[in-house]
Amino acid sequence: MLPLELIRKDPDRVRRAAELKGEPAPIDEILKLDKEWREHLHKAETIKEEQNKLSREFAKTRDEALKDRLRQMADVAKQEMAQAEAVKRELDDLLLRVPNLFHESVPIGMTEADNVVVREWGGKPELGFTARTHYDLGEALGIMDFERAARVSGSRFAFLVGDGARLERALAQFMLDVHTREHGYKEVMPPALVNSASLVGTANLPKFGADLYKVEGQDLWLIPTAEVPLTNFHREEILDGHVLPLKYVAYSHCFRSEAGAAGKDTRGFIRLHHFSKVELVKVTTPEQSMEEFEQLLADAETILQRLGLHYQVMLMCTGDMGFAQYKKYDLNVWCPGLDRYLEISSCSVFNDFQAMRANIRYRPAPGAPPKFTHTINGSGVAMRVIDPLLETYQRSDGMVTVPDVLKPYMGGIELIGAR
RNA sequence: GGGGAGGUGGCUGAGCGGCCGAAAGCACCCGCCUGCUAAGCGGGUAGGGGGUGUAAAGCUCCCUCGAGGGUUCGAAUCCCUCCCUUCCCGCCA
Repeated sequence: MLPLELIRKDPDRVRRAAELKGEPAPIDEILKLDKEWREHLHKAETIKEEQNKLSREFAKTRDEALKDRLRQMADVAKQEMAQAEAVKRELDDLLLRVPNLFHESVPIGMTEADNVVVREWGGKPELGFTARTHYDLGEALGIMDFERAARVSGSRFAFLVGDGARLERALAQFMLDVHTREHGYKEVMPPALVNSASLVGTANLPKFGADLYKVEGQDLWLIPTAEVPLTNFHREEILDGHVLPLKYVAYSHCFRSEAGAAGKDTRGFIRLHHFSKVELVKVTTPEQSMEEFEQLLADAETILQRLGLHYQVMLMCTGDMGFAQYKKYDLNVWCPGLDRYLEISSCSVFNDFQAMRANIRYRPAPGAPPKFTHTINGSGVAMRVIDPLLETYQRSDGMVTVPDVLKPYMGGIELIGAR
């Protein structure tokens, strides 16, 4: 969330940023409630001060008349405080609904048409035959099963079977190895269920609860991404400045209701209710965050490069970047069969927006007052990289070559579909 | 799930209803002393919020001893509910 102080001082800046993001921001209401809150608080505190003084006096004098007066003061103070708290609760809830500002390098725009391709790697592969989609290939090879998944679970679910399942395991292993051994991330196996405070911390709540699966009757939710448990790993902590930046990587399953996506991407291994990915999260100082963000993006790109997949780096415009992000890149990988780019990773920097919500702080130097950290995350990468992978490495006979970097993880298999 | 013990500052750990935002130790910071290192001496260091201040500093007040309620003029301390940790038993991959 944004500091209340900033909204007080420069409401127009916040309002403008929200508008450019296409997000409503209840600024006027916040300013009004802020004033009300402080009035009640001030009144309560003034009475409290007097009451505390007189109460100390009473301890000495035991004057019964004073006791009556004190009782009345306590009542009034309690009332004022209760009102202040009620207003503050309303205020806090509104504050959680104000979108983040954005970095000056973010292009202004409302739709994805205003996003900017900042670079490309590789080129579209020349297959020399008509490319098939990953779901055609996957079903024909018996490594993807959507029909049975629909029966067992419903639409937007998939089975990976045989070498398909093996491929997912190989990819996870490969990515984790690269990030832990070469990029310095610490591997984490996080819980897949988290409480609502954690979801507020990463800004999934209170606004986006409809996108999440909730456990009935309990304060537990299925994670939509490992970003949630990883970022909240240090919630309510004050870290030593010298441990920053902290870098975590987790392979996890992710669950999304896809409430707003009716009819979109219903075919294939694309927009599932349950999928998995490798997630990168960094906790940094404000000074480090933009550089660490670019590095995290590069770390994700490494994976795609080693897999030999053509991709572009897309800088998201204000209207397409989301509520909480300060700056965001998507990595879009070319899928010859689908004949389009598919988002395989999304990397974002949040400034202190999440850290304020999750109350993640650090002490810049011994004895110095704590400051909010910055947080960064990105997929490194999503397991649906399987789609461009199958489509890129397919052969005219319908079999799929295993990319070199995955061979050590595939138990000697070089060709999916052979025999 | 049943029973016991416990949650206090960056950490360890004391705490009588008012003299407690809190002893002591560790750690850290500043200074002094000592020809290195170590030791010694003195001082300092919780978080959040309001007001004042152009701002930093400062001053001042309020709140916070797991969370939320209650009793009381006054609660870390007494009562209730919840959460978490830990031990024993049960169940379990």
